[in-house]
Amino acid sequence: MLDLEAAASQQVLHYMNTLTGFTAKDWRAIYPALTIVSFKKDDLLLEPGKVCDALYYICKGYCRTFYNKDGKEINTAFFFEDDIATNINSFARGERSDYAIQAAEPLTAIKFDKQRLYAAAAQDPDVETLGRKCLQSIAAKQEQHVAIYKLMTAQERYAYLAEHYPEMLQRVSLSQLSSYLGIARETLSRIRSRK
Amino acid sequence: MLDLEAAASQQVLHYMNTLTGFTAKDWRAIYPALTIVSFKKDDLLLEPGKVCDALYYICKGYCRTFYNKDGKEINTAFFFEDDIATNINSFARGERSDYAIQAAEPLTAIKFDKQRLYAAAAQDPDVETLGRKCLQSIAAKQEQHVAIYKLMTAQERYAYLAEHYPEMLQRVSLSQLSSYLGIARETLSRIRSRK
DNA sequence: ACCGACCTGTGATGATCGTCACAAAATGGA
DNA sequence: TCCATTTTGTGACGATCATCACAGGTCGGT
Repeated sequence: MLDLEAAASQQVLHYMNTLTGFTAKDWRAIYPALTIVSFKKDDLLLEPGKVCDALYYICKGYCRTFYNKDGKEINTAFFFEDDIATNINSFARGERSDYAIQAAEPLTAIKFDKQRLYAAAAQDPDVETLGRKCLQSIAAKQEQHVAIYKLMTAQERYAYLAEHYPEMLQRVSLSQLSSYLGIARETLSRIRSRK
Repeated sequence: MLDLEAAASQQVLHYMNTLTGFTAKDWRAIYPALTIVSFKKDDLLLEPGKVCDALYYICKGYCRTFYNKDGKEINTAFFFEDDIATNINSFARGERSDYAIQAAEPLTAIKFDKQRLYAAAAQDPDVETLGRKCLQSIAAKQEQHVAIYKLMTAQERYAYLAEHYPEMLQRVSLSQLSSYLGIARETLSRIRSRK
C-alpha cells in the first residue's frame, strides 16, 4: 500500500513539474491538500446536483463526464492517466454541477481538496501558478474541442480522434463515444464500417 | 483623449475588482502592462498564423473569432464589452493561432501585453491570481458552450441564445450567427421565422 | 434619390443523420 | 461451458439540414 502511494506521489509530482518548476518547498505546501482515492467502475467522483470541491489527477484508469438529457446520457469528456478531472464551473463558483463524473474503469486518482489547495496557494505563489497552468491546459483542451466540433462533420471528427487520440478509440466503447461525437450510436457504427 | 483613457482605466479596474480584490499596489504592478488600443471595423486583433502576445479587455464595441474552413468563415466566439478576447492556446504555449480575432464594430480595448503581464505576475501574486480567475471564467464559458452544443438542437441553441444572450442576437448579424450556431445561414433564417 | 454592395427570405432538391426494430456478436459471471 | 446482459451491426423510413438559385430588402455613400 505504501508502494502504491509512493508511485502515485511520484506520478503527480512529475505532472506538476511539467506544468511549472516545482521545488521541495512547493511540495511541502501542496502535500496536505492531496489524498489518494480509489473508485470502482461506475462509482461517481461527482454527483450531479452537488458542488465540486476537488480536482482529481488521474493515476490509473479513466473516467467520463456526462449530462442526463431526457433520460439519455450524453458524454462530454473523457479523462485518462495524467489528466485533471473536475467541474471548473462548480469548483470555481461553488455552483451545483449539472453533470456527473463517473469512473469508467477501476480508478486510482489523487484528490486535490479545494479548501486545502486554496490555503496552500495563499501561502505559496507557485501553487497559484500551478493552478493557473492547470486551468490553462483545461481551457486550451476545451477550445480545441469546440473547434473540431464546429469545423468538422461527424466522419471527420471520428477521423480526428483516430489520428490524435487513438487510445481513446481503444478504451472507450462505441456507445459511449457516439454521444461524445454528437451522433447516434448507429451512425457511428456505420461511419466506422465504411472504409 | 485623457478622458477616454481615464474612463477606460476605470472600466478595466472595476472589471479586475470583480475578479479579485485589487489594491493600489496591484494596480501599480499591472499598470505598465496595459495600453489603450483602437481598431476600425474589420481590423484584426490577431492574424491567423501569428502568435498571440496579448489579452484584450473589450471597453467598447465587439469582436469575433473565426476559422477559415475551405474559404468559408466559421465564427467560434463573440466578445463584447467587459469580455477578455484572446487565443489561450497561442498565448499560453506560444503556438501560432489557427484563427483570427477581428473587430466587428469600431473597437476600444485595453491590451494586456504578455511579457509585461508575466513580469507583473512574478512581482505581485495578486496579478497571478487575477490571471487564474480570468482563465477560470474563460474555461467556464467554454465548458458551457460545448454543453449547449452537444445537448441541444439548432432550434434549441437559438432559443438558448435568445434567453441568455439577447444582446448577441441584437448586435450580431444572422449570417455571422449561423456559423456560430453550427448551421447554414438559410436554416437560421427559417428557424427564426417559424413561430 | 439613386446606386451598388451586402444581408435576408424562400423554394426545390438531395444528403445526412436520427429513430425504431431486431439480429448478431461479445462479454462476464456462476 | 452456458446463460444473461451488454454491446454492436444493419435495414427501413422519416426528419432535419445543406446546398443551390434567386428574389426582395436594407444600408451607406455620392
